[in-house]
Amino acid sequence: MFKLNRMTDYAIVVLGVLAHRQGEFLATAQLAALTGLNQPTVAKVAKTLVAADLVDTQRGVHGGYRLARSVAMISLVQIVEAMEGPIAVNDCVDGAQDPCMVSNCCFMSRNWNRVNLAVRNALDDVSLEDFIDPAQLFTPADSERAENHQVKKYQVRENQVPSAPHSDMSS
Amino acid sequence: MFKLNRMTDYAIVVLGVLAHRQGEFLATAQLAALTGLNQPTVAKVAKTLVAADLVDTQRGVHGGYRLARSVAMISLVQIVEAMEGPIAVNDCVDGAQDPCMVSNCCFMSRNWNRVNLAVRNALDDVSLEDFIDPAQLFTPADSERAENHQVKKYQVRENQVPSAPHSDMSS
DNA sequence: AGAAACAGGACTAAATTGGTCTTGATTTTG
DNA sequence: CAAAATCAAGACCAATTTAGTCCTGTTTCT
Repeated sequence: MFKLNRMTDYAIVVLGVLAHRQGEFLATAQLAALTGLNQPTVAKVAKTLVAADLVDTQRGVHGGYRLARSVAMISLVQIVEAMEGPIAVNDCVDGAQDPCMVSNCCFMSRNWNRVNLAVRNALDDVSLEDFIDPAQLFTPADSERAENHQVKKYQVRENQVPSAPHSDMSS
Repeated sequence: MFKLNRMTDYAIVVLGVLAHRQGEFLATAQLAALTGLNQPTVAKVAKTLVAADLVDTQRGVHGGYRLARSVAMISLVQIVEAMEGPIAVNDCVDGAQDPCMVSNCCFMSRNWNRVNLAVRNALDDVSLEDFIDPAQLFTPADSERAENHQVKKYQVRENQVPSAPHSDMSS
């Protein structure tokens, strides 16, 4: 255990696709097709990423989402904190959402902060760049081909919802 | 987020008390009194700690639990893995309980393993010794006094169960 | 034999997370 | 300007996970 949420995985997948089309605005429907995720789920993830300033958004007919900055400038800790809130291994740590108020917590909190910082640094050490497969970086000219052949490439895990419209994505 | 389970907190509290009485077997009822936790909860935690060889147990009338080794030899990662299973930030990591089988996961898994190892090392860097307040280390002679005055010292958080028999522990 | 304690696991309730949907705002296009 | 496409915000329900309790059996001591 000590596992990241599924939504965080989704976020990385979505950001990965956006990275491959850097500069373009991709609509949630496109992102859904490219990732194999359901559109409402993509929408939810994308909104969260906007709130954290990791992606830019544009409304209207040709709207969608694109990375707010280069892949090297987006670290894993930013993605995780965008999706799950501040890293806090427990409530005794500085920045915890519902801070611990118990007497001897302050004594322990030095250690918890130490642990927390180390965990945070570990996540900060990895960037989105590390997570995208260089073999899949397309030039804009490749975009159409990519749309036909790279579909579902970044599928993370099966969506067990029986009514899911894409049940053939297990490759 | 990215938080440890409550049970893990409890485990640290229980181990902390055991550390203060190193060598003695303490029954779950005693541990419950000393920690402010409910006895059944202590029992559950203790059983898990036994399974992980962090504590020794003895049945029968004067039975109970005691640390299996010195506080310096018990690291936080051992406690966490005892309570929550192997550290695995996601299913792409070696040792994950339900390993990821998706195509490009293997590409990403190098990075996930790197992150995972760093997190694990962070937890390995802290020992139980770091978590016990030296000011509260009692000699056996102090035990009785401790029992009277140090009750609930290690309470981690309020037990929101309305029927909980100890609702006055918020100091 | 009886009392005190742990062992193992089933079970329920609470909390969290995941996923969908609805209503409204914004932008482009005809 | 009207219509279509898209995102925004948040409510909502279902699924999963976690927490906490309890029961039945075994071990150990007196």
